Amino acid sequence: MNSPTLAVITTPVLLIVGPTAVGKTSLALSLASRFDGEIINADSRQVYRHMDIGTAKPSPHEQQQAPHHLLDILDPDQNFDLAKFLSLARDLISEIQGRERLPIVVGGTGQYIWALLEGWNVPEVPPDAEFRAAKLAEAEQHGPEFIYQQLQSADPTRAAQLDFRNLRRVIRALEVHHAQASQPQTAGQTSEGLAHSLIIGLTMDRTQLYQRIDDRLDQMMIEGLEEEVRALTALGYVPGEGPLAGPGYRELGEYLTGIISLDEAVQRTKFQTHRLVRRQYNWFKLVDPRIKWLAGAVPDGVSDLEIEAGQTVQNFLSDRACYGTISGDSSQISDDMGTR
RNA sequence: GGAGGGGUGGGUGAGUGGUUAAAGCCACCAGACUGUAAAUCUGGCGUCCGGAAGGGCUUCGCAGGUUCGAAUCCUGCCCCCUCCA
Repeated sequence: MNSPTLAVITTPVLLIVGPTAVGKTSLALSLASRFDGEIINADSRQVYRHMDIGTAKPSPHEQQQAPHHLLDILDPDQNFDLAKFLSLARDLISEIQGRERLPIVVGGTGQYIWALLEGWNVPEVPPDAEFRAAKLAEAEQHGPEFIYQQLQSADPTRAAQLDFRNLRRVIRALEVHHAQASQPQTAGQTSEGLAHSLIIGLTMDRTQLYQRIDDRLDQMMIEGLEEEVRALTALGYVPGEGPLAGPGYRELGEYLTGIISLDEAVQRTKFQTHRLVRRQYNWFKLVDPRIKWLAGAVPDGVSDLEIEAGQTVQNFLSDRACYGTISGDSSQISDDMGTR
């Protein structure tokens, strides 16, 4: 199936993280072409078709510069979540490594990134729409405390981790408990994470970033964001629901139904995107030693990047990639190799 | 020139004698997060001291006044808006 001398013992994965609009896409493209990489999207909204402008999805032209994955895989009324991301991304990483190419995970969805990296073991309880609707109705009747109390008696450990007002989380915890009453939901990290990875974080002065966001939205409007939302509506998707609850889609939807003016919609979208940035920095902390932060705009077409004093991406990759030099236990990886 | 309306914290906007450092919303800052995560939720947000409880100081156009007490009442001044000339 595979020759032992070609077995990949350790292969690196590159991750590019950071807030929206810092320039992750263009850095990813440079690195992909420099290091023979394939890009895996880790953005919860770019997975959707018909949502191109508003999600700042890489353009067709950009997508031609390197293989891209997890883009345009679903329609906006289909559900995408952490579990799906993990299973797809994990498979893709293996495949790409199998081709002896470099997987480059790029995205601003912190939960996805860390789950992948740390090997989170999410409870295998799929969403249950009926259950959720029922609990939501209960909460409306009796208030959030009522639901929270149910969780307190069902799974006190989990309850202690949640704010009683965060209905969505409380209901999910109950849902999990409901489905697997025998074993309470507990955080686990038993799956394999990414052992040999380099996380590059892109950051920028906050004020400057907000300015970039505002400018980029103005540009999106010129490029036809309003039309994009209209088209989505025409296809039967509802702004404000599902992935269309994100910045731009929700606000423009309110504009199209006459609730707010266009100017208002644009301004609100800018502000909402600023908020998004703040939340993203909660996942990607500047003090996190795992992330190699690069400040400011990274020039296009870099041939190599200095990650920290004396270390470059090139060094990192050659240090970690040990093709066929060690003959240890590589059974798991060999399986993946077989798929190529 | 005349008749009205109005000036409140970064913005908007409540508040018409004490329980008001002044609601709510926005902006901004910080945080939580293990199957919706660009979502959901929480805290902070005049200023100084304090770990905190709490305390001090300065705020509601400006200047005076009434009152035990004023963003709130009175007087004058400045500015803005609408309408009539």
